Amino acid sequence: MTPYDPKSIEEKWNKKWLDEKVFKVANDAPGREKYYQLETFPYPSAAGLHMGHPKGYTAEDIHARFMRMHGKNVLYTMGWDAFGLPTENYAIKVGRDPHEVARENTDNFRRQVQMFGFSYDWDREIDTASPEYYKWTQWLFIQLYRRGLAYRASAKVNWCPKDQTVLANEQVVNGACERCGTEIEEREMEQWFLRITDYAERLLGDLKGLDWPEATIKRQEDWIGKSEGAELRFALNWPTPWMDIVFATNNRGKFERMKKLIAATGLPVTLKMPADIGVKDFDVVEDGGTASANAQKKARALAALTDLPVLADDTGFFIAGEENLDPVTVKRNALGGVDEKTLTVEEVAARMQEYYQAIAAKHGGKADAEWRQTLCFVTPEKAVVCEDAVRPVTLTAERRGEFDPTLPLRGLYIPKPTGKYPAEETEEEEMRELAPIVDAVKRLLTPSIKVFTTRPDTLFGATYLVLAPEHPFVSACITRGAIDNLDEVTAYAEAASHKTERMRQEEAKEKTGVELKGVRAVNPATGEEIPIWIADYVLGSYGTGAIMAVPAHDERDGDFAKKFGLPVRTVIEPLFTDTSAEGAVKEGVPMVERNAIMAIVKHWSEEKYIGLQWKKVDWQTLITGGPENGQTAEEGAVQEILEETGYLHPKFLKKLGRVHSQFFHIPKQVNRLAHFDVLYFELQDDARREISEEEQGIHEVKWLTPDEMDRFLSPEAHRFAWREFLGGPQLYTGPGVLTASGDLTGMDSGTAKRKMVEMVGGTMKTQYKLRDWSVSRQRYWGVPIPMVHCDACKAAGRGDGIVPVPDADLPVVLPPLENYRPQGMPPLASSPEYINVKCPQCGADAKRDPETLDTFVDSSWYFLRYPDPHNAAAIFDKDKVAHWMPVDLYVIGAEHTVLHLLYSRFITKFLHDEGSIDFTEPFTTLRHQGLIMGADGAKMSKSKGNVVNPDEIVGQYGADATRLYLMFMGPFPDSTPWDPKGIQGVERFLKRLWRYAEGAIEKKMPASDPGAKRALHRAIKKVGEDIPAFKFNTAISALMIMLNELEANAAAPLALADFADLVKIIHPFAPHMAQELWSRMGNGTYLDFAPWPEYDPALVAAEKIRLVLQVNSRTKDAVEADAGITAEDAKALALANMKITAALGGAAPKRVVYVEKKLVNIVI
RNA sequence: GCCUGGGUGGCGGAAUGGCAGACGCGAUGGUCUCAAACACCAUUGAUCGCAAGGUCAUGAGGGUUCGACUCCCUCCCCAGGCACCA
Repeated sequence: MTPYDPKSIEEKWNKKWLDEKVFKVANDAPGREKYYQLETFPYPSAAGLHMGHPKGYTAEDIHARFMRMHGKNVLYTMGWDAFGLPTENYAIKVGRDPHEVARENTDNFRRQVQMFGFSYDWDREIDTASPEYYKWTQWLFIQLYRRGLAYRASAKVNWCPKDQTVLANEQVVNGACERCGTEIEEREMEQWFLRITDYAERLLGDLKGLDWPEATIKRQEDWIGKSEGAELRFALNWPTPWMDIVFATNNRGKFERMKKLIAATGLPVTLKMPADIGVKDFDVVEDGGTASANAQKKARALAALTDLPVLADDTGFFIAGEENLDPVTVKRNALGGVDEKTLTVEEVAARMQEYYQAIAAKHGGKADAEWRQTLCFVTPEKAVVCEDAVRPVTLTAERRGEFDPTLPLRGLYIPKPTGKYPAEETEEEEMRELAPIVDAVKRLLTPSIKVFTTRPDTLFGATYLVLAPEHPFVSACITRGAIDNLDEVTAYAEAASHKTERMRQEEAKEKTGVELKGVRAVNPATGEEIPIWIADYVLGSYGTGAIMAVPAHDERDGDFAKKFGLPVRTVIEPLFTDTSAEGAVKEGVPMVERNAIMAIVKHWSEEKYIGLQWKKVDWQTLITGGPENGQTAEEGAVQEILEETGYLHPKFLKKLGRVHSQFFHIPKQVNRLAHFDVLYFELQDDARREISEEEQGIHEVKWLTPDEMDRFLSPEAHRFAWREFLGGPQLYTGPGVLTASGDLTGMDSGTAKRKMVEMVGGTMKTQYKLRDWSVSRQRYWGVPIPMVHCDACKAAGRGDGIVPVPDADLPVVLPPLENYRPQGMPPLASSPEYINVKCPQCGADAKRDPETLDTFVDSSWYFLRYPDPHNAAAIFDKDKVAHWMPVDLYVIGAEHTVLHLLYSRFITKFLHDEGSIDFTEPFTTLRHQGLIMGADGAKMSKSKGNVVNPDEIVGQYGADATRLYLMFMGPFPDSTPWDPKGIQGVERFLKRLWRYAEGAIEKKMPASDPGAKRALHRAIKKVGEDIPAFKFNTAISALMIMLNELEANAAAPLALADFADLVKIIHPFAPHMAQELWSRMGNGTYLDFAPWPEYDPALVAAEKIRLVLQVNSRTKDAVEADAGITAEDAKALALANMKITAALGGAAPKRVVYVEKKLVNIVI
């Protein structure tokens, strides 16, 4: 046989595998179970393959080949995530078309990947930058748009000044661009967003049950960042209410009624009609819109013409099965174009009746309706202060009767709650009708601040409010100049607006803020007036942008209060729960509540205090005990001091706070919930009486300095009490028992949360940190956004003028562009041929959206394409995807714990909801690969010069050796440095294996030596267990151990039949060599479809064992023994052993421990 | 600050309650060779000892156990993540 020549062997088999399409996988393979392995498709950079790529790929290839040998039909593929910034930037640098550059990069990657011999089905190769693929990315985007999950919004976005594009939150790392490291800026821009937040709860909930690394699940949970809490309203004490409000109606009658009503409330407000402020025409009500939307439009239109706040109202109703109709539309429809003024009231009523009957008839005479009144306010700042106060009024059965087509309608309006035409209503009825509007006016005049809190139970301790500097109320204050320290507030808000979130975070150590002087809020629980501050430690983008500050029970609020001298009010007495092994609360044991005392006792002359060291349990405490019935806490404490220490003259000085503690009371065997009063005493003198023997046995009295005491006390409750005694009120953020909280005092904080919210009329609310996904990119090399902006449609009121490109016109092909460099505007915008298009909806001149999609959109669905990669008619065939999905195994770098995985899960859930797929999670099992560091232990980078080039390594050692070393370096999920010498170890192994194979194939032994066969079978077992567990390093070690043992008897190699098994278990790791040997053994088949060998349990379990003999756990000897040896015999064997008897030195064994098949330990 | 992982020879690492350091790299000595490379053999945690044998060793300290790298407590250090999210 020839010497081992990896180059020729590898080239030969790589070619055969490709040419013969050995790994082409059929969608349907009778008798073979499907197994879908997803490979992280690479971003083909100009730098070529990084060693990290083949590390993950080798692991999956080993696994894929292993699964095939276990009879699975394995879908295992490769593709290219070819769109993206680096390629574009590189193309700019070298002055070429990104299309060309990308193709070359992809070709180079393909060549490099193929030299490793990965067993992909190359017929399923995909490329996200090919129109065949991105047609469906565009299609997907349009589906999201149609479901309202893709929308345009103006938002503060992360702008990378170097790349001239927007980045998703997830792509900003430490305030810098993930790709190029440039510090990002914040810009206000109109962007496309995907509404991933709609899926927050499901994205969180479905994480349970996935076979994913814990840490990754945790990171996704943190990213979604759910917190459950409440929204509470703090009314403002506002000394300068608005005096004038414009009522957005031209109906004089309606106006007069409203004016009367408002006057009746006594509020200091004057209602004006638009005409009063010189506005004649503002009515923008259109056909078809909902009453709510129309009311808002009207109000906004009017607000644009005035500085006064605007009150809008409208009424409307809904008829089951019909579009939402506003009264204007209904009346217009009913009158059929006839001018109302030419008709009598009766005639109008008759037409309405007729129209109504028609609707009822259409629904089988059962038209059901719901009446709504809608209102909104628009302030001078154009912000909607009180929006869309829709009051649905479900009609009563009696009222429904009025819809009986046989009954005449009594008014022009479709029935209102009173069922009367306004003119017929009594004042009282009308009052009731307009009550929601009057309420809202009141609210406008006494504005309030809404806060989000997870601790509503601490409301009594809220001593001030803090608003984010960008809170709308702050700008309202500034605009109206309604506060006393206008300049100061303006300066602070101004300064904050120029800081990025990044800068704010860097300054996080020191809290800053300014009080809004002249305004105060009312704590809804205490009724107390509290100050309002603005500070940038409160984020405008989370919750309501405002918080109630509870400095006693929140660290940040505590810091802030300390710095600005704000009041701190303790409202939670801490409850500590013992979590130690013995002390933890036990399930199924009753909880006994008890009042107790804790006494701090000072020495009569020194600065020392009494601590108790318990003797039977590992406790160090203060003096504690339970007062007996009828005793006051003070009396009880005096008694405990006497009993436990013998001191006769403690002088009570003061009562400190209370602490609570729950734990398992070991002596009493019950769960104890103890409520401690903490009392402080000083001893008058050293007079002391002998303490009982019983007490002496329980604990010992220790005199400790304050420092010693702090270290001494073990239970948290005691330590807390001590620290509070020494340092005053301590910040406590945990659960506890309410104090100084009115009626809720004494309640546990958990229960109090709900009660408090109920009490002050707040609402329970869940918040998420997750934000919508910004997907617009102002760059060239990406998927064009398949949308058209049509001014004609917009002017005609057909939505916002955004029209999706019809499916038939997809893909919108990315045009070659002479100059595709970013110039502050998206490159595509500079191409008239591309940008100018006829509107697909109305045919007018329109413009294409000039932006491209974030490449994470491309990769968020690629795993759905492999099952049906060439489908030109649909994104995929449902049956094929149903067959292959979900992915059974996905190996991915640990850096992809949030972005790609979260987006893919979102898209999967969306397609599930669309009915395209029937699963909700794409990746069942996920494994992470560790990084390959440079030889210097640092991350590989060109600048450090520690990059290892796969071409060179494979060229020098061969693909098999490279694969083997990549897997042998260390545990697969760990990051390990590349050791240039290390690969020589596995190279030697392969050469030795080759030589051994030579002997085995040439000698053709009739039977294998039992020892050799045992070595083989041990390896079969270990490798078979380690591959599915991703423990490739130990699997390879097992193969080496096997070879070491086989070589000891190289003269008598394994018989061919056994050697074949050896070749099979080597095959997943070094497929080229294994296949070559297999072929040289005379096989014409491919090893991939040979069944994995089974190990013989009898062979693996040796008949002889090594029994370790110990004296006092020190090994003295190790002897061979029968595997089936009994405990008795083993012990006897040990006691008879010479080395043991010598070590015993005549001492009598106290105890002999036998561990089955392992050891005998003699204790003396 | 908080949350995850980790900390074992000169190096990568193995062992998840039972002989610590498997396997590999490196190193030292040897065989082969004119020589080198390759290959092969032997040794290789530290320490005391001629040896037999002993002692110390898995970040530090303590605990549980006949027995701890492994379980528990306290602390230190490293890596990664999160970071005013109310």
